[in-house]
Amino acid sequence: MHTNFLDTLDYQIITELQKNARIASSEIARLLGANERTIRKRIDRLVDLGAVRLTAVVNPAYFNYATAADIFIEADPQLEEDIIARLLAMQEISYLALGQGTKEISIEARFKDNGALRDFIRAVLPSIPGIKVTGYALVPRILRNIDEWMPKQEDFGSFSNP
Amino acid sequence: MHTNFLDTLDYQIITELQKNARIASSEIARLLGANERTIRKRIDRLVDLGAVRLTAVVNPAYFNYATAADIFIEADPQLEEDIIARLLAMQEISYLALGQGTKEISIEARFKDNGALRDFIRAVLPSIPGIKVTGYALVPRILRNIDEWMPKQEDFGSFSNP
DNA sequence: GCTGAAAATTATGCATT
DNA sequence: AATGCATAATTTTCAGC
Repeated sequence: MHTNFLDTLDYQIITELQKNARIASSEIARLLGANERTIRKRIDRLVDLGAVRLTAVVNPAYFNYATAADIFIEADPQLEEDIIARLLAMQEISYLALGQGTKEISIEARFKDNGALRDFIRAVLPSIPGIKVTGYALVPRILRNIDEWMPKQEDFGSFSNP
Repeated sequence: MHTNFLDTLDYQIITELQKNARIASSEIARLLGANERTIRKRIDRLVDLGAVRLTAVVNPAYFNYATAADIFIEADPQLEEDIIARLLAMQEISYLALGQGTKEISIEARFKDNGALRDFIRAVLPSIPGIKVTGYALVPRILRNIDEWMPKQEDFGSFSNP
């Protein structure tokens, strides 16, 4: 649990960086009416604290990955480590999360066409020992992505704005 | 379908930007043995083409969002638009994807504690007319995130490296 | 599409409040 | 923790290859 000493300014900075991570600190300063040095120090702090990561998010559609599947898996606890390692080695898998007991695994995988996707669910996954696919959904249209997520404003300590 | 004219250099640039989106173009140039101007033009092109987005990804754990749930929903087709709008308005929802017929909806939602999570699944979601939760998994540990995904090397046209 | 050189802008280190 | 200032580095502009 962190003592949260971030404030509205940090929130606004993150909002700008979310739009464009390479925006000049001085431009953020201009936009927010703050000092350039302050902005730069805040950005460094946000990154050092691990509050945000400044990164490049690849657009799968541009590379002709036209479809995706969200899949629930049940893993044999005895083979669990091996299963996770094998899944993490797969380039198709864009997201992998473990459930409470780690028996449940939730993944997202990306494919160029429905053929590849179906093959993955019907052949590739079942070929891994100890795996059971308990449910899945083909999700060709993603409306909100994880990298767009923001905490609530109130998660940033104090506020000058109403 | 794009004619893919990106090459290894673009792949390497994306790899660097993924580690740090604010790295100086001249430093990438140094690392990759290329010209600074070339790097900057490539970055601009990658962004203009929509191949990558340079952004700030917030770390939910830092803001005390300790747990998440991946949820499958079935939506009444007649109320579909309203349902999607209501879901997209929720700050908790970090990911929302539609299935083939859009009847299936797949979401991820984030919470500060399991109580809030359970309340969301047991009370908040069911209170929306036309929604049925068909499956869910609590996923406190995310091992790979969508923003870390990369296409295969061969998705970048030509290659100078073996 | 890549690179060079000068001008403009931005980032950094140090010091002050 | 925020800012001013001097210096270093980077980005931009305009050009030629």
